[in-house]
Amino acid sequence: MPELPEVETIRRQILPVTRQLTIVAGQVTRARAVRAHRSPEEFLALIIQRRILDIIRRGKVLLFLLDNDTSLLVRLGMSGRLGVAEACLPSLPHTHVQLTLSNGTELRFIDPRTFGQMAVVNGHDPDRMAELGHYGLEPLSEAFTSQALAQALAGKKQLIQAVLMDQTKIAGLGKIYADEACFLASVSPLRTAASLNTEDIARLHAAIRQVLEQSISARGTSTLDAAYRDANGNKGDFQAKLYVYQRAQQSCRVCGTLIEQRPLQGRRMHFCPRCQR
DNA sequence: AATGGGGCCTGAGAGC
DNA sequence: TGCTCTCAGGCCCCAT
Repeated sequence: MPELPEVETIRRQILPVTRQLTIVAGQVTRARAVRAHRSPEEFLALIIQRRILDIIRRGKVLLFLLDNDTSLLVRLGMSGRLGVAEACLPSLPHTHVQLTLSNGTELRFIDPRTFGQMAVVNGHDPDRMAELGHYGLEPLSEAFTSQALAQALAGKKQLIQAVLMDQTKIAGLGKIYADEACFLASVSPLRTAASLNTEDIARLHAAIRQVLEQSISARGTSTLDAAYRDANGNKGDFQAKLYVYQRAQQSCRVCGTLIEQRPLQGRRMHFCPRCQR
């Protein structure tokens, strides 16, 4: 599942091969991929002849900044992929959007489960966009301090993992990194956000930064299902370094205790009952 | 206001 | 072998 590290990996790979290029043509072969718009034609009309100035990321969302103060917003959802390929190369199954760039290559959006989408939005500043303005702390920014995290968690009666995955509190964490951050911080996911003390939060803050940065270095995590691939079609390497996510009934890499899983909002959380308190 | 749950989707893997 | 069922989960919407 593309979470912050996977999206950031794709951003870094796509940026150098699209920057300053103009979208000269486009094709939408599945209207759902651009469902925020009335029609694929409307979507395409908004981006054709627009030049890509830069690509930024907010949480799990990519924004291609266009030269008329609009942005092409890309959510990868669960199974979305982006790639840039020579136009002569065949497209992969589930390629829903293909945008021809001024150097003859194509930016391709592939998404089997169709939870992802592309949309054109106004402006370049995510904090001032209707679509992203409600997003919470950006974990790799300077604004993400231990104090800011404490404020985001204060008084919340939900389990800590649920709050960590709430994009309006912290933007970019999903199941994988919420599980892993709690492990690294030695915090049990059975606790409520409000129950964490200042030291717990300080460890959690450091853990979130650490796991995200290490995963970006490994070009993200490719899990068994919905297999994430980077923009070059390669798997990430971070799955080999996971401590708890999808490791139920396997031995904790630190203490050997069996990793447990429990339901959380229709999903599952994974944790070491001994290392995490 | 905050919280919980359902629905959208498809492919992989399990089970028969 | 081939079918059916279950599970995975980001995000949006609705009900409480």
